[in-house]
Amino acid sequence: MKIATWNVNSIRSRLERLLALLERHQPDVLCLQELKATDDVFPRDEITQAGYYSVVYGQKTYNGVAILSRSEPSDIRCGLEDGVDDPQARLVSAEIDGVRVLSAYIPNGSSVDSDKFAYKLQWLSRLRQLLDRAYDPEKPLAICGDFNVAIDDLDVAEPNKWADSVLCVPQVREALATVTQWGLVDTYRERHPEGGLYSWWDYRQLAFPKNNGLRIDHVFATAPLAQRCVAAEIDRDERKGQKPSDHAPVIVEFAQG
DNA sequence: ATGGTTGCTTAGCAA
Repeated sequence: MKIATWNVNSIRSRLERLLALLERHQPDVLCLQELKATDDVFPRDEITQAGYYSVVYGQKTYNGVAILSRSEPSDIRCGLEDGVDDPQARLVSAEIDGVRVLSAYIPNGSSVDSDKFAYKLQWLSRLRQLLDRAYDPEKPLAICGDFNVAIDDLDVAEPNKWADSVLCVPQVREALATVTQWGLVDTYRERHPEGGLYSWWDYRQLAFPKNNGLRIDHVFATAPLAQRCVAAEIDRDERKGQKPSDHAPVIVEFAQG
């Protein structure tokens, strides 16, 4: 079972690349973030023709998440399900082939002294509470997406430049650690302990050609699923060429359970 | 120290 995640930065501007990616990698599941589109303009027909079901939790202009899958998804859930009045579409999940799959777009946080940063920390805390409340770390579960957190300095090309940023400050690393301590394995890191490979490069300042990147897109799995992990890669080439997303996809393969 | 880029929406925000 191949599970991939990709922040597309607008599903409509990335449709051609998305269809090519499905063809190239043939994932069983693809989690998407930053659709920047409502459900009614989501390109469902093209994706159906490519052989995938679509679970969509869209939003106008900002955010929006989805899960594409070859098998039919069931028990679809949207949001953090905690009764908080939160209009931001940042989490969707479904049961697929016996695995609970979550597609997550963690808030960026803007700057450390902003309200948005407080929301980011709160969001991660609410995510941990959702896991405690609704799921079991002893069962197969994958939470995939743009976490907007570089787990440690191995995930940062230029750690000194990024140390005080919302992607790296100790507060966000600790907030993410609180989530993973629920019982999640960083599947990519398990297979690439040396680090030095990234999933996001800013559009500005020639960040990609200079490889000034960070690994902020992750596939976390509970132990029973992580034990089955046989490969994990970042498709860095997807960041090349005309009109790329600023993120590259992460693709993780699991042996049959 | 600022500005650099992209996308949505159409001047300004978010990333």
